[in-house]
Amino acid sequence: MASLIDPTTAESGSGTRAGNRALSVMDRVREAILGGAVGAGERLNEVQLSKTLSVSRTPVRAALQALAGEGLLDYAPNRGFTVREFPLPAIVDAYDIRAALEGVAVRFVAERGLGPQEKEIIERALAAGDKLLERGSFEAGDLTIYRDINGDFHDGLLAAAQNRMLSEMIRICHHVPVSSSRNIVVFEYHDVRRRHDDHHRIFEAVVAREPWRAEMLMREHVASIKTSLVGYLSERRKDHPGEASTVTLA
Amino acid sequence: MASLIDPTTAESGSGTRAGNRALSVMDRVREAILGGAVGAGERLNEVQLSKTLSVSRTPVRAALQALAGEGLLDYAPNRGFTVREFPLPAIVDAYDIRAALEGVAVRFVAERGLGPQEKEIIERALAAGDKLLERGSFEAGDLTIYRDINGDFHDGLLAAAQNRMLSEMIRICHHVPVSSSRNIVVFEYHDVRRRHDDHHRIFEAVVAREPWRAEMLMREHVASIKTSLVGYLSERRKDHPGEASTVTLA
DNA sequence: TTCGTGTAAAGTGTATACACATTTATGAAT
DNA sequence: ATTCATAAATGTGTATACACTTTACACGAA
Repeated sequence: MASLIDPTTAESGSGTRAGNRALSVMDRVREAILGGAVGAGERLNEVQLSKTLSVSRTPVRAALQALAGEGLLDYAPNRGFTVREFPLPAIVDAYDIRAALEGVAVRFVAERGLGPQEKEIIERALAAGDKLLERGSFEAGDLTIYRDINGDFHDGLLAAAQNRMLSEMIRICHHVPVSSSRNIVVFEYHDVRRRHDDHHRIFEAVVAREPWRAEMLMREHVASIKTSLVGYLSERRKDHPGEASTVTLA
Repeated sequence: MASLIDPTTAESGSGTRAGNRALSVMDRVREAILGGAVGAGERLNEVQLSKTLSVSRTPVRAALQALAGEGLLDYAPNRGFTVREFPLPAIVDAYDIRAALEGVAVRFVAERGLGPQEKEIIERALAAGDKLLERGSFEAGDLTIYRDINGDFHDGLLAAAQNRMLSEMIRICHHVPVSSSRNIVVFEYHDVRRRHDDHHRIFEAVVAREPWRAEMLMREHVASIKTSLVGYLSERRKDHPGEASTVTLA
């Protein structure tokens, strides 16, 4: 792991989160893990980390414990923290779990109804997607833009569910290290079009107060990512047999 | 909160978990929270806790942070830890969430198949239930026995799913403070009979490798607890309007 | 009385020293 | 050479001191 993050970025006096070095350490270490800088199974040395980040062991330990709570690290007494391993099957399963959870979330929203400003946020995301897609094809960077729109839609719905447990569990699903390095989906325009259409239908079902239809649509919507993923992976494996599986996200 | 736990039980030298006071502190505090000894929203004072438990603040902080990771505590920078509030709607929702998660778990098992000794554990739980129920009625304590059998069945299936994320999320659902104090279900013999019958069907679906049927049955099985719960609560509210809602578990 | 300000008290955040466990290295006996 | 015991070194666990933030309280002005 060596440098984790170059200490020059440390800006000694002012951590990113004021008044709490532990939290900023947490962000940096998480970043390092999700970015693949530390590698699964690797052990995190407290003194080394504290030297690298120019803080004492205390906030480092706090950060590591918090990250263990997020499920990113494992802890063993008298042996410290290690980066949790996420074998490919577990990563794939995480999509099924997220599908189930987001399904429950939209069901809740459809059951309880959507507040006016919650509704507006989601409608804005839908409109933004409509606008982006109306051109009929994608240019460079459009996919990244849609990624944000997609996030807004899902986050908006999740916020509307007003359930902390659900939010946190789904957040954990999102934090699964999607393979070793950072990578953007390879979705065609067609795929995004379909996914955006899903969004519209889900929203309609919610507004129409059809809880189970909304849940079913959302489940299928999220689970389909898994399908694309395994398809992409098995294809890629044929082409480049030995290559480490670099993976998509959505 | 006053005493949390009487310090006489502290047995200074040997914590319950050897070599790690933080873990034993964690257990005690969790126990205190789940047992209702500390009350929702209440703030946990680190120095007071450390004095009560005869340890320094360091392991106390570690324990609190870990419990925050479990979702039992809230943390605010420079303001410490408070017992998380679980309003009744959140408790009820937790059953829906657990239903969805356990549904996914059995689907996984049904998809992947059940190992021989996993199968035996579950069959043993089923047989134990059969034996307990064959008498045709319940005596005192039988319900508690069935509670364990029920736990074995669900735990066995969950273990067979071999998915850590699922296990931890379901564990969190179980750790929701079921109202303020500890309490046992008021299930009739008839209800337990039905629930045990559900178990048999779920097991059959798993063995027959029918993933979606298994999932559906499990979802309904767990969600029905919620239904009983709200029914029980609304009835009890009629009888004893002012009373604090003491709640069931399963 | 009410509001605002300043100061004291209480409580959390961090650094550091040391105790203890684990791991690795060393060396002697087989 | 291999194996086991033992000791050094590496690393985590805990206690404690102090810095900083928040909170509570008292005092004075409007």
